[in-house]
Amino acid sequence: MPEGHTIHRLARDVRSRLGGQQLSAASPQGRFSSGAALVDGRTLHRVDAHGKHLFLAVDDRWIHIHLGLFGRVTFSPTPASPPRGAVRLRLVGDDTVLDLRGPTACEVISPDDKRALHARLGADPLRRDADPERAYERLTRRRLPIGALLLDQSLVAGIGNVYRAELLHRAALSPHREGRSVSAAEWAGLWDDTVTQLRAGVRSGRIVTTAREHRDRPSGRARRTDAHYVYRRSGLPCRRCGSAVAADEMAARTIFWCPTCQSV
DNA sequence: GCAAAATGTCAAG
DNA sequence: TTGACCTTTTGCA
Repeated sequence: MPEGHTIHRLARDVRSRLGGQQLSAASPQGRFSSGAALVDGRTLHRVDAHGKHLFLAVDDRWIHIHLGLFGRVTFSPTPASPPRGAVRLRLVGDDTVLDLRGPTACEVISPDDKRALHARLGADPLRRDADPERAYERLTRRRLPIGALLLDQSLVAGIGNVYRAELLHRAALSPHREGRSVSAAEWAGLWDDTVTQLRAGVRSGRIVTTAREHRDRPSGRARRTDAHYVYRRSGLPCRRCGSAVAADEMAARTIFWCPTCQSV
């Protein structure tokens, strides 16, 4: 389930479970054997996240991980049991085993490589050093629709297909609005809500964007199907107004929106 | 047993 | 713009 909130939550978990420990590293599946050999026996002294990228500092190098669409990390207690499935990387610390499966990227990089990666990533709503004004300046120079721009990781780092649809709905902005027509006030509202929503996502480990009164159950605890206003609800009622949710391709992904709540 | 889908990105044309 | 790639899970024979 990897959007930015997943990665920051993962960073927190890796830090608390394996931080400061000497690791043994291996690639049971074999595709990261040389990288694992480089970090085997070294100490994990820092963990960093930017957008959907995770960085683990082992002495003078970094392990760079990007989960992509399918990647997953699981933790289990020591002693390590035989790996199940295609485990790209296994890290074993004092009492925790980390297994990484299916990432788009898992590589050992230098500090310079890491700087270069940060340089091509945009404002991360979950980082203190985020610069939303700079993101806005760049946004307003573009003719592309806001729905496409929100997925551009060099503008805002960490938003994925679920948050894109839900944040635009919460802001009452049509995904088709051109970036350059978005006002400073609209952007400020969208950014603030993005920070709020992603932080909630880190806390809960889930993407729940609906307000309590829009969820089906009065308990307020969202079921899987209650969690979104429009995402993956094509043809179903918008959870705020009841109009049929529309869907289209935008930036090579399916965008969902409510034509009533989100007028152009 | 096999196809399809899933919260993503990049390189080739 | 399209296709390739990463892996697991689900649903339908």
